[in-house]
Amino acid sequence: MKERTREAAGRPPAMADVARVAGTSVQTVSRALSGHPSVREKTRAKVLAAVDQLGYRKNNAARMLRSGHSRTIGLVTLQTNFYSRIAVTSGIEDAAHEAGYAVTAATTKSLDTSAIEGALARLADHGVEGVILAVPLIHVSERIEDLTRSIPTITIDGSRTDATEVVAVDQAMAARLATRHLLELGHGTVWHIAGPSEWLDASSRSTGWRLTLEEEGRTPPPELKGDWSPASGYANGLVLGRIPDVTAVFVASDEMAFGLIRALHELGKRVPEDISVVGVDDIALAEYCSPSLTTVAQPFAETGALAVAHLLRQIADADAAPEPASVEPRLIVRASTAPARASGG
Amino acid sequence: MKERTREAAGRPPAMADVARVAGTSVQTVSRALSGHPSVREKTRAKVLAAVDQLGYRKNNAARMLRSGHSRTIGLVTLQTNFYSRIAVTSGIEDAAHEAGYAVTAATTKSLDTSAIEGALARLADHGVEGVILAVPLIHVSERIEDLTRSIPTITIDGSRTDATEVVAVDQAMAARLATRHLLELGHGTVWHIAGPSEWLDASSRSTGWRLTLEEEGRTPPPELKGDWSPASGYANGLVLGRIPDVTAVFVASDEMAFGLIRALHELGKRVPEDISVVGVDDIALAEYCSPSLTTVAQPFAETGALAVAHLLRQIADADAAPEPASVEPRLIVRASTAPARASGG
DNA sequence: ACACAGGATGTTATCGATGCCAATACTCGG
DNA sequence: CCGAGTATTGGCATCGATAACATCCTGTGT
Repeated sequence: MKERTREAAGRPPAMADVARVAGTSVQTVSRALSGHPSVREKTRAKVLAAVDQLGYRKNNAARMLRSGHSRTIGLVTLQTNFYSRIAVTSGIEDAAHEAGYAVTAATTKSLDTSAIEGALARLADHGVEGVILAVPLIHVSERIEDLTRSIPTITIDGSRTDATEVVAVDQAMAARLATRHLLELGHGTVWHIAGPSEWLDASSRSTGWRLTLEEEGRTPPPELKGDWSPASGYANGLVLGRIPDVTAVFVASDEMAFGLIRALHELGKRVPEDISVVGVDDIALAEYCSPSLTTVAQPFAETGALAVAHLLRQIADADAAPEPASVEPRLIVRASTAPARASGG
Repeated sequence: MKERTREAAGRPPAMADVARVAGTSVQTVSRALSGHPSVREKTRAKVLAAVDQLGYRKNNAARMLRSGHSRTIGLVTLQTNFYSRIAVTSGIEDAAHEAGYAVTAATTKSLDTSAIEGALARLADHGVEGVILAVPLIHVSERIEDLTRSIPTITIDGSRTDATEVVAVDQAMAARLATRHLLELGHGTVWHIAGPSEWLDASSRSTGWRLTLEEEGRTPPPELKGDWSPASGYANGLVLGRIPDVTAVFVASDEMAFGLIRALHELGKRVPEDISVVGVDDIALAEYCSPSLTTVAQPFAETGALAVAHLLRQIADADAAPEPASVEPRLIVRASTAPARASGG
């Protein structure tokens, strides 16, 4: 029925085959294909013709074995469907591809040290030249230190080891933008539903929120905590909605924000008339669910691209000093925030 | 400041180093590590001890060069943030990892034949043993045929080439569940906002919808078309909301459904009182946006796992006959659908 | 005690590309 | 027209693991 006939010869052509057809040595073929300067134009043409004729493609395994360069980077992510974690990967793959690198993914189900060690080890086994860690490192084990020391590593929104460079969105700024926006609308204070404290971005937002309030001379109310899921936003909303003087909430993610809004709704509170809500991420639905959500957009694609750029720089020059980099978030005002009503008015 | 000291020796230990420490030959080490039966327990222990002591890890490039097995599979996806495309990858990575395989991702920005060829070629270059194509193949070029013939390939929700096995969610069934649900609620007919017709799952849903209506003796109304994005759902909603007798809409994705609902809202139509809406996917927010969305849940994780299982079977036995497989979707009734009001009542 | 089956281990060649060094072909100045 | 000097090119060893084949042990039956 179906025949998996590989090549006529039984196996794909090797460089030697190309050399034979082109009438040169393998060495010349190698040089011609890797753009070495001292190959005569005419020779290069002959080689390319042979390559074309045979449908030759370089064997990456052989190249890698010999040269140590796999042209592959690894990506460690937590296996969730939370929007933000997914959005960066797209930017990463894009930038990597642009630079001629492939991306091998290793997802972990938990944030256990051992799970992350496992993911790193798997990537190392597959010969990646560098790794992008898009998970928060709760606890940096010795083994992780070892692995990140032996392979160039970039952490996104994470804590750093002494061998790890960090690329991050300025989450404190995100929190500041959101909190200030609400204060400027005249709200007396701003409540906060944070993400899990193991996540550095969650705790940065939390700190940013707290500091902004303090700068403005307000006492931060107690912080609530979610797990990024809409359900956890909802659960927190059932609590928050019962506290009389809550008029403004900054939520650490859009998905939680919509969960919150639904809970408030069920408790008879209107958004934004009674309570204003700001999220973070600017997911695709932020504009289209009701009410459309005021949120802080994160430049996910740029973050990914920046991480790749830094990683490649570090792969190219292992001694390059780590330079923390960050990108700026942006407030997008929509319909979930409104001026505070004059109290008692 | 930071020293990228690799190993003390200057380079990672090789199998020969292990053999030296264990006092055996490399071959025995190889056998011990790949679970070959005829290795004495005592010898295996010595080898494992040496491995442990040296922190040895197999060099995948070398193994691959010699044996042709990279223990890596490739995944081609379209670079979008549309929920469904993302959700399967998580199932794929999980199942692959379970089986000891790594996943290398190649995203394409467009569905051009050449873009897909490029993605496949990149994966082939990196020595993947098989490929999962999670993009619709609009036009199967000769080159794609070649590539899929030389590498085991599974297509998810896509059209098949003569060398490609297909794993799919039964999209016709999804459409049937949604449409029938609406008809059972007493709606005279059901409108449909479809996804891009290049996507096989979109057109399967469209056909399923049309057939169900015809089976029930209704004439299908004209079909509207979106591009999976919330914005396109919104745009279609602005049209649909102006047609007087529309009371039920089946939308090909949740994100478009929420766009539709927002447009209807703005036109003064209430969901579900005036118009019932059913989506597809069951995204995390489906339950938490207002109104919570009646939708057809797709078993994304299983789909991914199934694709991997089939692919590995095919890798193991290249002559195994392709067996199309499909998994069943499930209707989840929430608050966006309601019984039709007695017309004129 | 001897030969033999079969398990356990060692040897050698090999996968395909590339770094290093040697060898050849070509250029130009004198 | 020749030699120095450079532009091209080729030969060989090599990366690390494994397949195939060879060898060396055990234990066992008669």
